[in-house]
Amino acid sequence: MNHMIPPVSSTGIASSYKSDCATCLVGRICLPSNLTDTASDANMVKRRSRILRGEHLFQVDDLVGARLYAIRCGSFKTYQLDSNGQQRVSGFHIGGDYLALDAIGLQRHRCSAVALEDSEVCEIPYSYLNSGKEQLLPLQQHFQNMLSKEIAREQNNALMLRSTRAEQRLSSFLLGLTWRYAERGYSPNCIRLHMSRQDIADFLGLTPESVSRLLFGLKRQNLVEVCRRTITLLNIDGLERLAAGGIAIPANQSEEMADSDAD
Amino acid sequence: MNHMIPPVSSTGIASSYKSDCATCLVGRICLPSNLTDTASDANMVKRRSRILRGEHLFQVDDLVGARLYAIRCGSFKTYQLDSNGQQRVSGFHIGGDYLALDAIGLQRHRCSAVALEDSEVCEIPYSYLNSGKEQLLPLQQHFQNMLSKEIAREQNNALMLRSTRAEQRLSSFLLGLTWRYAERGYSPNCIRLHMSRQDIADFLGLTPESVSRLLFGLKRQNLVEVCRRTITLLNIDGLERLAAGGIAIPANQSEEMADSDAD
DNA sequence: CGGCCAATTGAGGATCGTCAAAGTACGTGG
DNA sequence: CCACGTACTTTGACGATCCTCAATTGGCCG
Repeated sequence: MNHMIPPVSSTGIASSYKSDCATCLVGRICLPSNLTDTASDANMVKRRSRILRGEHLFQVDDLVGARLYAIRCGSFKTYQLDSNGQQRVSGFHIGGDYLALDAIGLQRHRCSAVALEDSEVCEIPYSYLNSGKEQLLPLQQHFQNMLSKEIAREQNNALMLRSTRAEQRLSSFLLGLTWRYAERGYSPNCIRLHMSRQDIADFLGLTPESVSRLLFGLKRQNLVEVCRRTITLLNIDGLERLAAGGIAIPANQSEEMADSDAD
Repeated sequence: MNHMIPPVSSTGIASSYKSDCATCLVGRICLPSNLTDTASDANMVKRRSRILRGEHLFQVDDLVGARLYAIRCGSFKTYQLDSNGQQRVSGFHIGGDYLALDAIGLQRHRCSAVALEDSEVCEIPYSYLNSGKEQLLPLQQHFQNMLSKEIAREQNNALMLRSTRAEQRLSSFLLGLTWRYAERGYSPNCIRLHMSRQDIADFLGLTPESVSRLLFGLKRQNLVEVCRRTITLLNIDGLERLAAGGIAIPANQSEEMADSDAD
């Protein structure tokens, strides 16, 4: 199913793993910034895989091999199905993100991961990371930091889901996604969504109809521009106020705006 | 503010750290099960602190020292305040849980932790864990598993919060808390809540009024018994069906129950 | 006993889900 | 190049759920 890219070492260039990571578009988010030549190692990335849009990288309950995945390019969604067959999306993941960090402890995948577009992942041998070699300490340290940051990210997700108003959740979602893309060098106010409205709804705990209406609501407030799956953030401050639970318009303008709510 | 318990080594018994952990009521959840004498080390637990009910263990934005906390007994809530001053509870933590695992990566606490009852925590020097000593490998491995499991737990939280119906969220909350207490040897169907209805509401993304009404609803369905802050689970299967998004009563009984809703 | 805080109960309204239908993009095949 | 089918998205009407505000009850402590 997956189209394996042969290990780079088969090309005969021993150091090409390193240079691969060095030239990687995600900008070394998945590696420590102070990585030295000795710390980097040909065994770090075992192989790369190409996953086509709609293909699964792993399925829920799959046994975790001694490998982790880092997304090189593209994007994934992770999801579970509840007892009614309803999809619950636990996250969207883009280049530089690790996948399956939640599965290390239990050795089984807790969700399924499917590519939202044609993507590439790097396989990282987890057991190798913990082999105890001293030169791997910085990598290991970085990896623990990634684990910790993943906890923080999940907590942010949970925080967002505790918003009572759906508008807050959607604003947080758009801001968070844009921010993560911006961190990787993309435009800080324009994103192309690779997931459907249904996926967004299943992530936010809403219905696709609500997502559609809420997006239109944000558009009507001149906070975003929506063109199919391309979203342009027009007023990031306003969105942040919305996400924080307030209203988008500063207080001194809110009255006149409330009166003239007709287009 | 905190009432420090002097390090056990001050008693002159060198090995008392180990025996402390061995006799700890939480049953070594925070330590690897295959812990050997050599792996255990007098430096593992730096000191213990007693935190009285209502006292803070740390505050949001506090710098993280090179220490982690493991709860020895008692319970905590972690929370943030949003821009409206509204409390958002990110989690409840009981004996055996680590605290501040989310703060390692960023070196700053992302939430405040306050004791819900008189409690004790063990301080674990994080830097020591990563000092690279070979005999610490199992501890380190265990610690990474704890990090991974914490991600999984947060994902479960987020999953619960994606339930559209508040009844599902409350059922999941009760089941999860009971399960965690049962894991530590408490009764599998009776819990004493140390948090207020407001705290529960702030954790579930609801209002205290809704929590109160929903608890009464569960009581009316004979799923739980509620006596102030003591909750007895009468029908765990039914609660699990509710939590999963179905109805509590099996299909063949639901009609007659629906008719006789007058008590 | 009185005051205080937590918890409950009630009434009313806003929000969001449900169901149904129409509109829109995209790929396929003629 | 255009017709067609499919899947996604939007729109509308209606109803259930849950929030808001307010009042009441109940427990705890001085």
